[in-house]
Amino acid sequence: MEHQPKKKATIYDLSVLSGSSPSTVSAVLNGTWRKRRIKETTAELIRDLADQHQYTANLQARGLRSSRSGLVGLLLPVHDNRYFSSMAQSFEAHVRSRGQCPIVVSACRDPEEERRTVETLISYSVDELIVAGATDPDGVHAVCIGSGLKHVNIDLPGSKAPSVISDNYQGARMLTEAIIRHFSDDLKLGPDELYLFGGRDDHASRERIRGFRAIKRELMQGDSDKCIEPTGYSPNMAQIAFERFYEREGKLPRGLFINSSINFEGLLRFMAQHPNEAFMDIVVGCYDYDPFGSFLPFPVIMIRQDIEGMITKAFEIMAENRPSVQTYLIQPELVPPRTALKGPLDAIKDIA
Amino acid sequence: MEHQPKKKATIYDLSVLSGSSPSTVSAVLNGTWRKRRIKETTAELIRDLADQHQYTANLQARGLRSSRSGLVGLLLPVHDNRYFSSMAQSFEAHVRSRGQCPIVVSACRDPEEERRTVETLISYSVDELIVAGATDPDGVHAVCIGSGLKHVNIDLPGSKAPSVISDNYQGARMLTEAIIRHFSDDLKLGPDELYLFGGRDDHASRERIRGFRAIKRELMQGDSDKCIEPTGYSPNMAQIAFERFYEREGKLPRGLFINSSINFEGLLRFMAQHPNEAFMDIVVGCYDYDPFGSFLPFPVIMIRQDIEGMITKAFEIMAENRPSVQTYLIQPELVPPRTALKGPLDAIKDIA
DNA sequence: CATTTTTGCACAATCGATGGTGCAATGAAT
DNA sequence: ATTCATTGCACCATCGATTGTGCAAAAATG
Repeated sequence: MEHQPKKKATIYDLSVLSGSSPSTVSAVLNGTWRKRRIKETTAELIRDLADQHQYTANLQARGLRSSRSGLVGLLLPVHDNRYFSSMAQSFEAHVRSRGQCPIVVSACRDPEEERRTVETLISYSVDELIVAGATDPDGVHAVCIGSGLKHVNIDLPGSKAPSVISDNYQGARMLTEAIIRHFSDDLKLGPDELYLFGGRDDHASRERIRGFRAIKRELMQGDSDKCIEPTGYSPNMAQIAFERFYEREGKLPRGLFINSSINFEGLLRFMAQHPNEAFMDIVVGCYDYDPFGSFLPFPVIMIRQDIEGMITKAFEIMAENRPSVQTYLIQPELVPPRTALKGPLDAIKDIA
Repeated sequence: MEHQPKKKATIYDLSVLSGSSPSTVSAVLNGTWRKRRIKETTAELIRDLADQHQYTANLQARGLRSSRSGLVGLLLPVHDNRYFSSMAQSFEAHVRSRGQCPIVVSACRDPEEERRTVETLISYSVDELIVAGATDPDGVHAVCIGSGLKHVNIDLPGSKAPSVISDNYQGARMLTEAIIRHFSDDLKLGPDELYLFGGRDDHASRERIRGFRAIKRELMQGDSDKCIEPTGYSPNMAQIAFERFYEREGKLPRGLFINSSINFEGLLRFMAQHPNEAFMDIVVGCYDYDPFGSFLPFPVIMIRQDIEGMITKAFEIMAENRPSVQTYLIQPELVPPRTALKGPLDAIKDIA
């Protein structure tokens, strides 16, 4: 399988071949040659040799010397849901358009793993980092400043670095209101028929809960802690919560605010265990959009966070030289049931 | 925001602090110190200093010297669907468990981008590479051997490197048969009511089409090219295909074999444009599993490829020193409608 | 023609870690 | 006491690129 594991050409090889010094070769190939007053013809010669020999710079060496790498990192909690995978997709497009190399890693919502992973990225002299949905953004921050790595939080805010997040309060208000209004007057939802499931004790969950409760108070004069069931971000815990509720009450609440599409998968698991009748009259509001989720057999209203907007803003902030530590809110969007939105994949040309 | 951008400690710093030589420090910190007969007490001293000063090795320097990086790459076509995001998730778990650092990048199904991206990875001395669903696996291969990078194709096979793929033929047979059998005898599906949509001219599509046709011939004595509509891997093209069909025939075929969940999103877009009646009697078989897709208002049978199995096999192959260039088939699994399978996220502990 | 300026490039240090080699000090064996 | 083996470590070249500096040759200036 390995044919010619011939070593890659280096500037030294080209230096010999061209008869000029390594530094000249280097300058020519990295674009600084005009500044160094290299003759056009010399440059041309070297460039020719370079692509004759398929020269590509050793980026580790370059990075070592210049302590920059051309890498831009995105730290995700997990890959496997449409919210974060869309984020990865948008992120890649952004980074590539700036001529850098995107690298995406996940840290499984584990604070320890988050820090370790960032340490590793730093060891590769990653130039910039977007920290998405970190469980411990400030812990990550501490690691970052230790080495002066520019970074911005996204999705979940930290208190020490600039953050770009959805307006979760507003989003939750919109979503909750939409759920309530989705019921016609004769089937009007009662305050204790509207529950929030999922999430945990993070900023996003808290804000969403706050929004949920605010609207509930405003529109239905009812609100109580028992209508809130945090389950963490796992399908399994959410499923258990639904099962418990069902056992207790003999049915699901008619109005369901689900705090993330991951938790929504818990509802799927519940559904798999129960006949359709168990949830034919429910209306679900889900924070985070999933195209397939939007077309389930009952009305599913979703919130789509403006991922593009957040990423764009994050890069703007990183471009500033002394970004202020503040949290920028990006407005999310309400998605009515049965809606197939375009996503980052649509930007990709497909050669059929 | 930047507090103490104090330089990171190096082995030289520790060398001064400890009074031993850089090489000793290096040996102690990278584990080769026993081999070098460093005294236990010296080692201890250095280790203490190291974590007092939060030393972490500069991996670019290490990589430069040793021409290995500890990085393992996964090249994806796209991030944004559950098949590939699950793959990323499994991949990360695998690589981490081996103490290396996973990095995931996508190349948008663009052969040129694929090669460029791999070039970049190589410049960082990535140790191993999994090439998933590449449009031009052999092109990538050419780049890889140029530098002796171990790599394995996954999902789509190449002719020059070992490949691990789903048994798409069998999978398509199972899926097609399941679609047909899902109709009761009185509503039996006719040969021209069963269509395949999506995919393009790649190995997976061809095999699936072959399986589809084989079963169609076997079970319904019918088969024709007009029942195959390749649309490329884009939601948009698929939608157009569905619309066209609908305009032409006044309805969708009752039996739909959809070649990828990405194409399935095209059906969602179609659905958004049409009342539910337009597809209340259809049965969809989709190659690739999406948990939400499984619960749509009509029966959706799915194929789940054994991602874990493929990744595991791929790493096994890469561990061999002279892997033979062959294609390994991994059996996929048929998923009945309304099924919520566990996925890689379930492996993640969630602190509620 | 002498001097200054500009052009074109080579030299060498450097980034941080690795690993082969060599050598002094210690302990064991004769 | 001498010889030999072992222990414990320092030295130094090296990986491939970047970059500040210096200097000869060519061109411009007077």
